[in-house]
Amino acid sequence: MTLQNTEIADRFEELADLLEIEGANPFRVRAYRNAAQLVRGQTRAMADRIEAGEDLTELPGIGDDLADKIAEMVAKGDLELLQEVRGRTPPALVEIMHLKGLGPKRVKALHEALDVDSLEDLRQAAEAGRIRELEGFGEKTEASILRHIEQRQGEEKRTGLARAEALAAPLVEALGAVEGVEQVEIAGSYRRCKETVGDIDILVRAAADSPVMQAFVGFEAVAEVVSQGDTRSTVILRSGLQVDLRRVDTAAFGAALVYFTGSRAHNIAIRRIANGKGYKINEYGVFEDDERIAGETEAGVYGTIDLAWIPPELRENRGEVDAAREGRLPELVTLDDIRGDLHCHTDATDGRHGLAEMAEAAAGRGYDYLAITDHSRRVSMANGLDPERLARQIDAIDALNDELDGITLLKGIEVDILEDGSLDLPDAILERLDLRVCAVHYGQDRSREQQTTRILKAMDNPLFNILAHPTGRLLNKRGPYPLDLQAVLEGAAERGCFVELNANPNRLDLDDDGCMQARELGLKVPVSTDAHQAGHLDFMRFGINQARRGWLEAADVLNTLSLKDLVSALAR
DNA sequence: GCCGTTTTCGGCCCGACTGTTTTCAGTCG
Repeated sequence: MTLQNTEIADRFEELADLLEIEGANPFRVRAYRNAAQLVRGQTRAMADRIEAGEDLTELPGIGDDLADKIAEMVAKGDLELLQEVRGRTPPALVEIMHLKGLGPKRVKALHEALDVDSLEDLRQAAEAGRIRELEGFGEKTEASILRHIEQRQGEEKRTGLARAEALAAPLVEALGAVEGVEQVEIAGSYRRCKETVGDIDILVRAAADSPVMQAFVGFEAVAEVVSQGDTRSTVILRSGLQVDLRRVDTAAFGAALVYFTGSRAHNIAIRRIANGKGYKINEYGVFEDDERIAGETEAGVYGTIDLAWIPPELRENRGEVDAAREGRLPELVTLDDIRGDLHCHTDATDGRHGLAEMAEAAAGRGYDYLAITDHSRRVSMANGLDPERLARQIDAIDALNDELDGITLLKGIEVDILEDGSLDLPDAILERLDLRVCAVHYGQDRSREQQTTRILKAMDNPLFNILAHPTGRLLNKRGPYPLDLQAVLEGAAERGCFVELNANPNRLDLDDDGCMQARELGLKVPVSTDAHQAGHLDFMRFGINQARRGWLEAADVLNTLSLKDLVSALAR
């Protein structure tokens, strides 16, 4: 049993968390965290690299020890050190440490002084008022712990699309290779490209005598078989993700794909139309009386009720059915429409690669331009740029542009919007840039009014071009800060500035609703990766997924413009 | 635990904020 990259990364992360609670050398902890991040970001499986005889220590941050540990996980599917650490430090403490306001030191104190080994222990200790008695804790901390436990329990556990993709890909590949399988498609919210998915629904087109079900439940990443039948099985992967597999005949494949892609609201809407025409739609086809009149393809199913085929990203019953009937479905933006990226970092701040490497990576993706937007000084932890360092970077970009062919680096900054709505760097240096991406990183706990006012005030500065990750949310980690997004979008439209769709799969901020709001205002949306290393430029596709869910066409996306048109669009 | 060559040890991003204190530890980003 070998582990996938995601699973290797998960184990390194858990190890880092547990060691941190134990008070291990913080740099050792960081080494494990770095390794987790690195492995998670690799497109090729560690197992493949090892099989090919590659030297893993050539990866940055991987030395002999970590290479051995990766090899151990690939070979044995397990990591002895992690088992050892779990034996002496309860794994549930990791969950506790992820509560806001609790870090390794406090978790250790809670564990040692109050025997807290689980969230439930913690809740009881807080309710009994025992936490406030501890040194370094007080009433406010105790109340905040209780509040965060409750918030957490209300949350539905969903998996980010990027992670779901990484977990599903090997399964899809394996199923495709099974005898008798003609086609494999992932349906459900995954196919609709929702930012997170609850589970994964896979459809295979195969004859009844295909051994696909046995292959599915026997897949190496399966931890538990929940149910197994001839046409449907459900398993839980080791990662905790639930996967349903359905086997469908060719004649019903399109109907099943529509049915299992959903959304539920979309399906109800199209079934209602079918009823009006005297038809019945189910997962086996479109039926007139008992005769199947469509079912093999999706287009055929939609066609029977006089609808154009609807892209899965739109199937949310948000107007797509009417649009399909009236022939005014949007021509959704695609990755090929993108001409450049307007937000990325370099090793001058918290990125991994230098200007030249980023330029090369962008050129390799066929882009015409890439904006370099490192952090400003306020973000000290990322080694943000002060005016002097930014001036040096400006000169370096000018020099590099003279050498580059086919790609232009734009001089930019991700400048912090300070608490009072001013920008973190003086206008004199900001004026020398091609564009300014402006962001809130600190002071996210302001009221809705304060936060909205702060951002609108920042936009009053004519040097303000693009608001980065507008709500600050981190999927599954942190909700959006309170903000009147409609007012911010209107403010941007009035002033000639823009609001970003951050394509990082943990952000995807704007969300799909925000994109729709922007589109109604005629406000072009920049889709930007916020890349912190060259490979992150590939996050673009997650941003495009989200933009498509928000009904955006190429003309609605700022970075589909040519360099010349982009420059005029940015001018205020 | 990784890295580098003024290396085989000693450094590795650090300032703001919160809640706890009454000068600061812990957490966050």
